[in-house]
This record gives sequence, C-alpha cells and structure tokens, in this order.
Amino acid sequence: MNWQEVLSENGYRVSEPRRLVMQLLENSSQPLTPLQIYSALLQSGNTLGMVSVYRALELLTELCLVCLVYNSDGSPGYVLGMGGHHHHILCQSCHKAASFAGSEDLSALIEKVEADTNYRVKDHLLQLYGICPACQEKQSVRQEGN
Amino acid sequence: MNWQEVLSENGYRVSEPRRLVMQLLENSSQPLTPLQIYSALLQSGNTLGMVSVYRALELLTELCLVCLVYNSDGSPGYVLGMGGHHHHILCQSCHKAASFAGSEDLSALIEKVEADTNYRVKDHLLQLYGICPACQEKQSVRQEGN
DNA sequence: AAATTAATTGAAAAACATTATCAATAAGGG
DNA sequence: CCCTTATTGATAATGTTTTTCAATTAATTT
Ligand SMILES: [Zn+2]
Ligand SMILES: [Zn+2]
Ligand SMILES: [Zn+2]
Ligand SMILES: [Zn+2]
Repeated sequence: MNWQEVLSENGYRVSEPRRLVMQLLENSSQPLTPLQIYSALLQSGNTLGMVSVYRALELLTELCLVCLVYNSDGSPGYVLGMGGHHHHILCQSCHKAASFAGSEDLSALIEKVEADTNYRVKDHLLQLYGICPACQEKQSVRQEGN
Repeated sequence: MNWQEVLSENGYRVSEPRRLVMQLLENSSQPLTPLQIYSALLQSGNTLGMVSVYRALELLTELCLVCLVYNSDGSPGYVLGMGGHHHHILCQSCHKAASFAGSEDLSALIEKVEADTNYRVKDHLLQLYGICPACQEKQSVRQEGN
C-alpha cells in the first residue's frame, strides 16, 4: 500500500501540497523542518503555502507516512516513515537519517522499569546517533592528511 | 556533587535565575517548557526575565543538570537530570516523568544496525511511555464506575 | 568588610515560528 | 462534466526564541 492509497483509504484527498511534501521527503536523506520543506519546494519552482506544509506534516505524521525525529542537538525534523515498527539512526555530523527494523528486545528493561517505577509501559521512543558511512570516510581522510 | 558545585567547578556562577529554575524543576514531576517555567516562577512571586530561563536551561542542559525530554505527542520539556547514564519514562495521561538507570543492553541491536546501515553508533535516545501509578488508579476507578 | 572585576541579567526590540480565519479552489464521486 | 465538500492559501493574529547592550550582581581580591 503506497502513501496515496493510505490517504484515500482514510478518506483524505491526494492533494498537491501533500504530494509535494511526500515527494520531497522521499528524496531527502536528512530530517527537514517545516520551513526547510517550504523553502525547498518554493526553490524548486513549486507554489504552495507554508500553512499547507504544517497541515500536510500533521496529517502525514498521524498516518505514519512521515516520522518526527530529533537530531542529536534536540532539534526536530521530519523524515519519511517506513511501515511497521522501526526506528531511526541519525548522523551526528551531517544529520543523514537511516531507518532500521524495530527488532530490539526491550522486555527485560521494561520488566525492570515497571517493577521499579510502577508505571505500566505502553510505548517507546528509540533513536540511535552515530556517524554515517560518508562522514566516516571524510573523517579518516582528514586523519590521514594530518 | 550537588548542582551548585557543578556550576562552580565549571566556572559558572550560582545566580538567582539558575537557582530558581533548578528549584522549580526539583519540585516538578513533569517536563516543563521554558514558558511554563517562567510563568510558574512569576506566579510564585519571583522576578526574573524570560531570557534568563532560556539561558539557564541551555547551560543546565549542557552540564546535564537538566534533561530535554519529549512527551508522547512530541512536545518537548525539561526535567531534572540525574547523574550518569539514565533515561525517562513519561505518563501518556498526566505527563508525569520518572527516571530509570540506563542498564539496557543495546549491544545486539547496535551490532545489527551497524552491519545493516554501515553507520558507526555513538549514542542513543531512549524514552519509555506508559501510565503512571496514579493514572492507573484513576483508570481502574472509572472502569468500576461504568 | 569594602573594593574590584567580569559574568550574568533583563528590558526592549527584532527575528522567527505557528495557528486561526475564511473566501477561493480543486479533488474525487456520480 | 458537474457537484459537493475537503482542502488550500492569503492575511492577520498569536506565540516563541534570539539579539543587543547598559545595569546589576556573584565571586574574588584587598
Ligand atoms: Zn554523515
Ligand atoms: Zn522499538
Ligand atoms: Zn499519569
Ligand atoms: Zn541508555
């Protein structure tokens, strides 16, 4: 099921702003803010209102077609969502994002936390931070240069 | 080492706004936004500038005396930081936060992600969401009432 | 305890970001 | 192709964060 179908099946229209936002995120390797999305789309000759970007992101997030992630400095951005349980890893240097399957086993941790805090655990937020292949390359080149 | 010492040892002064922000967070069970902190402090008869709240939070976060966390709706807030590796669990109903030791073992996951994505993992963001004891209580009472 | 000094504050303004309103537009069904 | 209604976008209002800089204050020195 592609994103157009997800929209339709949930009673939403496949409108121009939504299409533009999805297209841009599909081609962006790093999380973008609403303003970055708006600017990029204008720059590439499209015409749409800032407001539509906000509304598109809100809806697409709700439908899990895009995800809200946080850079290592805490600043938020939107990336394309993958279906199913997954998480993201972000490059601390260039902010490039990749996703990985949510195959982690948190059951031991959850059990312990429930016992310690008496909270009942329902969900989790997990992101990894690191260095992407390209930035590793750059770093080792700089190393050699010194 | 208390927070006053952390400030001093790092060459920062123990100023009034910093004291007020720390005091408030020490007594707050849920994440607060800069504005909420500012308002609460004014309300309780103190006098300080909004700007100082922002600056205090920035510094205290840098020194790990407070932590930036995200509610389940994605909205950010600040809570008191604990020393050492730890994470937070937030109530999806009342937003009350608790912390727990970072005793999770992510090594298997990290190995897999590094193999799959070629990123080199350096750090992680982990939060749990759930229902706090008080809200569990409220929910079961409502259940019985029906 | 007073003087010294540099970090820190806060008022005001500027810059930036988000939300509300509502008439005009366009997507999708018939 | 037309109709209906979801959706858009211009504008304005609202809210948040950053900048600036003279005044203040914490901590150190005398
Ligand atoms: Zn990178
Ligand atoms: Zn997961
Ligand atoms: Zn609760
Ligand atoms: Zn951890």
